[in-house]
Amino acid sequence: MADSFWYIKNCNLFAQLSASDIAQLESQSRMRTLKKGEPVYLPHEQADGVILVASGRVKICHATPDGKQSILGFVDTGEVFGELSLLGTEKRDEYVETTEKTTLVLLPKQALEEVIRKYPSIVLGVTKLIGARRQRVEKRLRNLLFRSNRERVIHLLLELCEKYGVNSENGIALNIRLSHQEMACIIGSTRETVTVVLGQLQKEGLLKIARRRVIIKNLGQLALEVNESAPVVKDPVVRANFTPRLSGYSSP
Amino acid sequence: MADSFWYIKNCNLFAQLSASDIAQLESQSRMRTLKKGEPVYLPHEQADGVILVASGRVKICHATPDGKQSILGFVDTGEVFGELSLLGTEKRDEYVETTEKTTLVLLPKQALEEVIRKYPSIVLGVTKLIGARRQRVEKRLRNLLFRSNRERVIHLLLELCEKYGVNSENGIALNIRLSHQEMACIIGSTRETVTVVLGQLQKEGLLKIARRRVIIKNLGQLALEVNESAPVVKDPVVRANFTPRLSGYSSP
DNA sequence: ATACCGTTGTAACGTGGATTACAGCAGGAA
DNA sequence: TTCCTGCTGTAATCCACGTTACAACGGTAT
Repeated sequence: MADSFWYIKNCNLFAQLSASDIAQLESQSRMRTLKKGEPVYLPHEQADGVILVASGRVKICHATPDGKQSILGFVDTGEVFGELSLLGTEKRDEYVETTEKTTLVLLPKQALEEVIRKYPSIVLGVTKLIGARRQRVEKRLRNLLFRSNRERVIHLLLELCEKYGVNSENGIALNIRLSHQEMACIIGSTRETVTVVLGQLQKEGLLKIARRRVIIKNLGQLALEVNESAPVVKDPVVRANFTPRLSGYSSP
Repeated sequence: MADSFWYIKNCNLFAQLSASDIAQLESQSRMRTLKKGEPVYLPHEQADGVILVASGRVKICHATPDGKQSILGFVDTGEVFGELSLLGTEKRDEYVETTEKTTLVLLPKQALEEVIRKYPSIVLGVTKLIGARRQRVEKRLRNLLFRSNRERVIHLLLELCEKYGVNSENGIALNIRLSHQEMACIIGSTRETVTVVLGQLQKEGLLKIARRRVIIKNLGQLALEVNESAPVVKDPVVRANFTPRLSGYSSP
């Protein structure tokens, strides 16, 4: 039943742990599976630990007093969130909810501190994680200040490309489904405006949307328009059980 | 000549170092004094080390391609910046300039790594610093998305209050001089709009501006308007060399 | 199939705030 | 002192975008 053992093992933050130490950590963790759209925790609810997304995806949100939701980011399978709780007790004012069926593993702060005592270099991993996310937020801030809505949408697309872009025959497919409303929540705009801008970009042949899936046709042009360099995009990974039948060998 | 010794000693990140270790670090550091408004480094210039503000103040900036400047934050006497360089080589795309006559101590990455090997707990301090700044940026982001210019200005004032506010007889004095242009650069607005909003707030009796100095008269009202809790403000500190003459003793 | 609900597309309208333009002011330099 | 330069205040104009309203579509549940 200890599925969470494997989930922890696959999180690269804990790659260096011995099997028995993982088991030890696992024994103190709790696992939960939530359906799409369920809250993980609410604002002011103190989750004193780090949460690992074993499968699925969650979004980190914040609601303004007048009811507008903003989305600070997504956390995908294999990633963790709530890592700032390791730094001491800070009231968090965001909430988290699943964007699809999701399994979570809650790693209590105290159990992690034990692990860190044994593997101090984990602190460095955590620091890098926090630093990387800080850079992301700073970049987001810069890309929103002074920018028109069209520019904001383009910046968002470029950002999504980095994390979710996959080369395909028609262009770059974004491996995440977002409603216009959600995009608006990320860039601080409205649903209608996002619809219009995406329509324009589509008409200009820069991208194509099919069944809530964005395909970017001309990444260079998009990047050029906001004076960014085009992000590097992953190539599609041939899954092990999908290896070509005719040849036993494939180029690496 | 080793003034930087004292500057390093006074930076609480290094409080735990022995005198000889400080001296060792100091011997590998370089000190520079810049006039007001001088650049510390430019975008894409790789400063591979952490910089300590020994005296004065710098601002972390970013310029959009169309020439608009945004200000990401200030770093004051006794604080450091560039700490993300410890996490590996990332191209930085911001630049830093002094806002007044400022003395800096450059602590090379390699020298710091030496110190960290000896005092591993410094990593925790660095992590906390990075985490705290990440939280600040996230808060900034939330306070700008979906907010009107009036709200943005108010959020800015509250934020400044936390760091620079000092109780005085007339209200809370902000211990930093900012031009309207600079405020606009922080909240992503224009100089004219900031002027108008500050004028309104002043007319409403919420604050007063005298010689580029902001005095907040009604912090509670301001905080209420944006649904924030009022920040805690420092009381004025009686400087050591200003202790009363009549008594040789002063309370700690 | 049918009903339903969340999502998308579009268009008219009003407005907050950027833009542009100037005039008065204060502080530093000569 | 006088000049000069950077900051502040104000007002007119214009437009991007939020708001409001509604229609059509598509996926999911019954």
